[in-house]
Amino acid sequence: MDKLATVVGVPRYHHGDLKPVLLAQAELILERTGIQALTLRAAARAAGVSHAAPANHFGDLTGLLSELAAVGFARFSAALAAARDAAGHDPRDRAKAMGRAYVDFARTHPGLFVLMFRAERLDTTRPALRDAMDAAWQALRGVDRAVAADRGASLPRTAATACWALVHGFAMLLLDGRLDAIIGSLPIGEGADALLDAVLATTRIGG
Amino acid sequence: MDKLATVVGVPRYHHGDLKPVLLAQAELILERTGIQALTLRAAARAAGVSHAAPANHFGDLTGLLSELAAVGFARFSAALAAARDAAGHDPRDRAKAMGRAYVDFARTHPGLFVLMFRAERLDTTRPALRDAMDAAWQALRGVDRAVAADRGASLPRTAATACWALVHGFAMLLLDGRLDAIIGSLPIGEGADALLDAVLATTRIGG
DNA sequence: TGTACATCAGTGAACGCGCGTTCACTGATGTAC
DNA sequence: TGTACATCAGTGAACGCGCGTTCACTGATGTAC
Repeated sequence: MDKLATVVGVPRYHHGDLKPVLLAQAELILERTGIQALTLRAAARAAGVSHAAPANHFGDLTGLLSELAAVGFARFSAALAAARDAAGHDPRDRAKAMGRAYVDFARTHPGLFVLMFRAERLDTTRPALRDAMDAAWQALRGVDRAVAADRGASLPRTAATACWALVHGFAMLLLDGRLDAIIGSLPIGEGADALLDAVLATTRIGG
Repeated sequence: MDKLATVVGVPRYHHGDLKPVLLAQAELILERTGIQALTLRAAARAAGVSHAAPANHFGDLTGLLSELAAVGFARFSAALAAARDAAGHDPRDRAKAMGRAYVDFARTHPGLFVLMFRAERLDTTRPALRDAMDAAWQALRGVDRAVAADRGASLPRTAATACWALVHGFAMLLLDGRLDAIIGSLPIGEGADALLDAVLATTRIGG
């Protein structure tokens, strides 16, 4: 009954599934209009619900942003893990695949990526966000191990930090349009992917 | 007379030097409270002037932010050039010195750095900002040449992009507190500087 | 199976806030003659 | 050197806006008996 009503779209006093709907609409606003347009009222409007309703699920705007960032980190971890697992067993291949997945996530979810990494209005004491971030660091540490295995490095932490900084910086510069001129100067048909591959190929870390 | 009045602090109807004062106060607000607190009215308040006065000099908030970013880029270029010139003639030393200066600028001017690199509300068609950014790219291209000279690389553009991404990502992760755990695990007395040096030392680009 | 009742989730009006922007104004400056 | 006048820079009141938050309320749900 309830499910039917929801599916058919009959308006009901109790939405029944509002929290995920609010998160989905918030993500749409974030990606389409930017974080400055993401307010409690805007999310409520998009979900077709009164402006005071979100407070029941998120408390305040920081709560909504934090939960949304948690969703982002969960997807981010999954993307990194999937790329790693699909890359076979060579540590170098795995690290490169994760680097590509890292940048690819930033390109396909720019709003979410910036929300996740600019901690400004996030409450990292929220369990959902804390857990999701822990999982993401766990996934990233896969690079750490990969690099260490590859190099037998005495400084795996340092090498992994270098890898992280490299792909993170590339993603940020790309999102901010700072690499447009360079990408524009590449041979026709080559884009950000080609530049990233070239950057990864030209870079040797740990040796 | 006018100068005296200004120095002594006698309030005058015509401020006479309001634009730089507004920029300086805006920077203070940016670094102390964050970009979301930087409004035309807040800058006017800090400068002790009516809230409508800034419009005479900047038009709107985008204008103020763009002029402030221009100031930031000018200082940024100067810092990079100074580091390069102080580093002697070895291309590797020069590149490393510029990398350190890049991160150092981000650490000492975090608000400005983020304003400069997150284009969000900047109007890059403003001559002041456009010129300042051009000068900064010019300074950064010094790395390009340094790497090319060092490696005789066929892909200087790619190698320079890798350098840029590395230091930019390091700076961003540092500002966002993402490296705190790693820095905390370093030997006592070593901080972000040591980690950056290790990262730069462990990284070979172009080879 | 029914009934009473506590709890939960959403409503809609209201409040105060700081913002950008506009406006008529006014004091100061600089320039033409 | 003086005077008239245009222009510039800052004032302060006012406007509308969207925001977060609060509040009494109400409809729906679930649980105890």
